[in-house]
Amino acid sequence: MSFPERSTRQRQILLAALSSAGRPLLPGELHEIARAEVPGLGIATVYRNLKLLLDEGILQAVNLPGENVRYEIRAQPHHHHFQCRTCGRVFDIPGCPGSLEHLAPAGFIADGHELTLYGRCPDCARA
Amino acid sequence: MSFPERSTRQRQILLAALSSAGRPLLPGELHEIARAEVPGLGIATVYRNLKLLLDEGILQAVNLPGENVRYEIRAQPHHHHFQCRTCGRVFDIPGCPGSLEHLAPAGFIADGHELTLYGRCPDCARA
DNA sequence: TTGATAATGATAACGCATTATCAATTCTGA
DNA sequence: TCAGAATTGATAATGCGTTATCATTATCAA
Repeated sequence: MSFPERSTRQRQILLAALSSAGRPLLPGELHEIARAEVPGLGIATVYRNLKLLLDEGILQAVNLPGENVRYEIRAQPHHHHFQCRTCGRVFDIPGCPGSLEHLAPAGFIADGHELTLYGRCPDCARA
Repeated sequence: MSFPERSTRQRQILLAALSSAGRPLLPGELHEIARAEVPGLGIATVYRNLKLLLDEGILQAVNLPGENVRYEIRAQPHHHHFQCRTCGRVFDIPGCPGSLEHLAPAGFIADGHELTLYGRCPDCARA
């Protein structure tokens, strides 16, 4: 919740890109998308703002197996993700199958879970 | 399936450690465990044998969200994992909740999933 | 036992994502 | 409009997991 925050063109575009993407983005993906609006935008600025927005609670980190951290607008409280095996992009899955904690073997106390689906996104399913 | 494979003490111990651990191990964990038997064992040897055993299909890689790759003996065809929030260790969960692919939104074609449970392992639940 | 060679250990090197540095630029309140 | 401070861009530096290098050692078929 650091406050001396200025509204720079770069910051606006980064947030807008994350917002309109509607899916978790890698720093590199975000950089590329934002570059379309602000050609000179540097990768360091992407990381700086990502961290800043994360600290403010505006963004949340998304970790998938074997993948680098992605970031998305904090919206739905608990949901899962779908990764396309073809293009590698990650999408939100609205909803949760519910309690999966009962799968824990005896002696284990489960209090949470992460689920990732794999397959083809609409774009890649068509092709 | 490279064959000129010799039975070295190091290789024996590494396989034995993975086998008796009964859970996925990080290269570093494996190194530490194996060191107990072969004090001079180097980390490079751990990585070399991990890759070799993986190529031979004796081991399989285990990727969890935000974690480095772990390795375990290839046994159960499809199962999931439990990570302890306290000690960080990863354990196998026998069984699978079944098809979760139906959660995919319209337009998406899901053909697989990964599931990780979080909580406390028996050791840490006791403490 | 021996010779050919695979394997090892120590460590330098690498790849890659992320962060620090710093001069130049841009905001913003006064 | 202006000064002070935050922000940016370019890039060097960092951290860390993994791999390459190479001299030495161990394995194993003959």
